[in-house]
Amino acid sequence: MSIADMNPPQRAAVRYLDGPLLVLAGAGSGKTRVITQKIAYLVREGGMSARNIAAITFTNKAAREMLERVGKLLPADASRGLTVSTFHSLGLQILRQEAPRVGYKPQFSILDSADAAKIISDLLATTSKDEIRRVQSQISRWKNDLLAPESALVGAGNEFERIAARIYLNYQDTLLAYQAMDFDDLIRLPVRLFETDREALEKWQAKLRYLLIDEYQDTNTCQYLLVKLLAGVRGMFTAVGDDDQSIYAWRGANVENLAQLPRDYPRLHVIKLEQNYRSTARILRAANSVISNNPKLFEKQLWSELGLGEPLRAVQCRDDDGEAHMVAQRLLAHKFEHRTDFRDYAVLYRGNHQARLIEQVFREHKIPYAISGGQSFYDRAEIKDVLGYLRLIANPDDDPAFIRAVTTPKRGIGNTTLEKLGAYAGERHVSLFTAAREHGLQGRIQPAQLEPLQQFCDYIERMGFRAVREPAGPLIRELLTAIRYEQWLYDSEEPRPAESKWKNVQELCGWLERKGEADGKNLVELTQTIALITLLEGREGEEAPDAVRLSTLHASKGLEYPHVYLIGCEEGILPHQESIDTGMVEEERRLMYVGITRAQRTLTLSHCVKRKRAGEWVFCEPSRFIGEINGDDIRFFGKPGQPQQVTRDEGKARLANLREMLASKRKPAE
DNA sequence: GGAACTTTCAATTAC
DNA sequence: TGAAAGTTCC
Repeated sequence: MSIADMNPPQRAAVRYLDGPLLVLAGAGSGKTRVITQKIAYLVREGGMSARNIAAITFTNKAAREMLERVGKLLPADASRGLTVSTFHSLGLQILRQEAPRVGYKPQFSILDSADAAKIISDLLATTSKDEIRRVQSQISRWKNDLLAPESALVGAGNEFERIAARIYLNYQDTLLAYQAMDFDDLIRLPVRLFETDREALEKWQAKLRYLLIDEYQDTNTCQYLLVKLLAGVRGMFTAVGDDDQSIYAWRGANVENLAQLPRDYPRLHVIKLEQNYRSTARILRAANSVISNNPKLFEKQLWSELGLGEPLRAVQCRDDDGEAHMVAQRLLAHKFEHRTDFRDYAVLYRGNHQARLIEQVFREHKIPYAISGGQSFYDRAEIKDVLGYLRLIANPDDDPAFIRAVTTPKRGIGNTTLEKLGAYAGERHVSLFTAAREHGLQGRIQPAQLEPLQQFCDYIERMGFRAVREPAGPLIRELLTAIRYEQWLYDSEEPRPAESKWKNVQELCGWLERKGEADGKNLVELTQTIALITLLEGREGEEAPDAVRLSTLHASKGLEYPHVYLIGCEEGILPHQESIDTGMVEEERRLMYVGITRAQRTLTLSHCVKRKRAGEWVFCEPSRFIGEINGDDIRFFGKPGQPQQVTRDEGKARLANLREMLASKRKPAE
């Protein structure tokens, strides 16, 4: 695929270098192609060095895919130094060099949302998950609007905001004491730096001379400002977006940023991409008819030349278990009939928990699957254990990491000792690690606890010294041996979970080792990077295994699959109850739109009559979005009078039947 | 101090 | 239904 093979607007978007450019790109209209081609064009025709170009995406997955595609267009030496990353990784890249200018040391830690929630819950002195979440998202909103704690306190309009603002103040102090940043800081701090430090701004403007921003409709105020600051008055950038696919308002994303762009850059050139290369006309029509229920920001009409295609299917299932079996059964039948690969299928859903039943049923029937999105890998205790050590080695002031590492594996230091240490550290205004090394501690902690504590600190300190000098891989393996982690796993667990946990740890080690070698990064840098990654990627260039993709709707954005099952199309799930209650149905509709437009050839929507929720049966209504699809383009299964409703037992029986047929390679008797 | 037991409560979405 | 927090016991 070269520029000559592109359609006229795509080509125009690639070649336009006269100033700021906005590309309004409908779903499947080849926007990734435009970005990758444009990078190659900038280098080949624009006389620009790859190290002066930055492409910004929203997920690591998208970044990786983009880098791979650029690699096919440009020789390795021409693409060297190219920045392709998420906003957060770009912020990290900037802060690694500029940390001292914003009050941090270069080895700062990055806290994930769970760590941040823990700090907030300690400050709030509450256990209510809901309360913690509300405060956490309020703080995040303030940060994204670049509001300092003091200003938040002054501007607080009600009791909740006053409480949240006070927590915000303490929270920031705590982060600074830990020398830790949260995700929002990774973008907020560079913006604050660039707003106040002319020299730093000019340095980075000189480095990043051309910016390409993907999924522009999902930028929040802070990200918008970062782009604006880096682009400067020259405004050399290409922003690509689709207002109909804006699904991150809850994270502060502001579709208005799309509308704001022409105001900020009067010279802005706008190009629309309206030809869809992905889906059949029926799928596209369904998507258009759903989204037409939303008000429009920009007028555009998507069309496709890929033929009418099959009607969509809406399947009613007896319950969530039946739904999982229905998907498995239909998928296997379809695969058998059409001789497709497992990788041609995706199951999409609103919430991560919905994947659980699908996983269970797929495992039962030996359907290979791969889950993308979600944070399950990092939620695992064994991964957090190891990362705790790595974070502490990189940054001894990281108290949460200290607590995790010093108590795992158990070394005779428990809550009582930690409380004493914490009290002492509080009096002295130092981190737990520093406190543990001070002589003043001797009278307050028993020698039996003091001794292992100091041994632990000595060890961490020695490793910290080596972490910036030696390759990461061998160092981590040495660490695991030293703390006898494998043995500890087997001592405290049944053999089976212990084995799988150790396997996960090995996987993490392997990833760190490969990444360290490939990018020449030391342990400190790797530890910072890993906080931003949701799933371990396989080896570079290695082919992905043939598996059905399981993904949330959010994580599926930008991806496409020949055959898609969109499960849980019910009121309360899609649209989500919270969104219905808070008048955010339009965003849910866009989410539905994103889901529909992932499909290339067939799309199956399912909903249940009832489902189990926290152990209780709940009755469900089909989603209003199913009703918004043209009747001509959709077939219903399992509605009263039609015999297609799949129950658990029927589903199981059909599956058994199918497996038999597959095994014996007979043709299905339907 | 730490393992083993009992009770409680909760499930948007993600860098 | 299942994980996380609280409680008891050695």
